[in-house]
Amino acid sequence: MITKTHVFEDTYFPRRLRHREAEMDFVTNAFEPVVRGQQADDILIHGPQGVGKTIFARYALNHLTQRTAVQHARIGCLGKSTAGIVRAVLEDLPGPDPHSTMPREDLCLELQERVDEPTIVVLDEADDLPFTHALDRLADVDGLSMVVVCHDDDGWLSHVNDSIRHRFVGNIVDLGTYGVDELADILEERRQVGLQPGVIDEDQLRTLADMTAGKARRAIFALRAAAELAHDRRHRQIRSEDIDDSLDRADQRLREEHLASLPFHHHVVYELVRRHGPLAPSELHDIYEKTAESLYRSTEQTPIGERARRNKLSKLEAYDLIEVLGANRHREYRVCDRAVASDLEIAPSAR
DNA sequence: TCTCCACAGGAAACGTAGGAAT
DNA sequence: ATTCCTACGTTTCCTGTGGAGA
Repeated sequence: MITKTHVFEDTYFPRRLRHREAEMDFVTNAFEPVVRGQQADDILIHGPQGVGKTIFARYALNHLTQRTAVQHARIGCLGKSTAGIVRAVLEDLPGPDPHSTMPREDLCLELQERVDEPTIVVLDEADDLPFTHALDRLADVDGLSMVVVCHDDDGWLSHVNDSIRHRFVGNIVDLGTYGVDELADILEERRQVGLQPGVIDEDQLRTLADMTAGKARRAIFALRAAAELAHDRRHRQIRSEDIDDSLDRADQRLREEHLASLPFHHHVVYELVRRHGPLAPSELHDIYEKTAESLYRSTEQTPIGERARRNKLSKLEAYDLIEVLGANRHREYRVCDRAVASDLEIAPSAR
């Protein structure tokens, strides 16, 4: 039923970016100075999860590089320190990569030397960027323009200093959720490229678009899931029950991808919450300490302390893998989907 | 109203891995 | 081979918040 799996993956780059024409025109204008050999305006792109911010930024950059040769870098900022971000930019620009222990100051000087023409740096997943010094360091580089991609523009701007905020005033692109018709249109394109003809009709695509509340990524994952379910159930076409069940499978796949991208300690904490939750913080720490020895036996890692575990929990919550119920002393951690399990080997933990 | 307690999260100190310099 | 230096993850210490109970 599915003829091209990659069409439904995050890495797929569609030939046309639909229903973002006004936003793309705005960004094209902001990039216009580069065509004349000048520094482009900085841009802040924001919108909820799964509305296509990353692909929009990629598309905008691609559109520009087709018109004119421009030095550019595109980096994911999630979890990176100031030095890590500056290093990633250097690695993406032409020239030799910096060595892994190059001091932060040297990295910044190297970047200032390397940027000798208008350069655009896309900073994806930049929500935590204001908590590093990377923005100031990048702003110090003449000719370097920043394209920041984040979820919440107000929150982001409230955490940066005045001079950085000033650079983005009037250059904010709001990527909202799609309307049902718009999203159905996007799904139709994926259907044409990735599915056998005739397995899903227009009304069903609209239903999927409606179910996923305008979130393109979720809708595309759901379309794939519906096709997989229909195939598993030996249906010749996608039926309404396949559509009904597609969202759970799509969400499960999204969460599995998030979990797989995290390191070992996160998996341990997640698995404890999954196996024993809902858990109060003190219960979680209790189980962790009682079972740490067996949990870590098969690895070279060593158990971590409470404070570090809290950081792992925050990350798991940000990745929509666990949720926090209640507040203060009534807090409880619970996994969002019990069916999403770590694929790392983590020993069973007796309570 | 006051004190105690549970909890989150910021800041600085610390330990370690790994590359560069000698 | 050894020493030095740096980044990065973790630990330690601390503050702020808010509910429970006297």
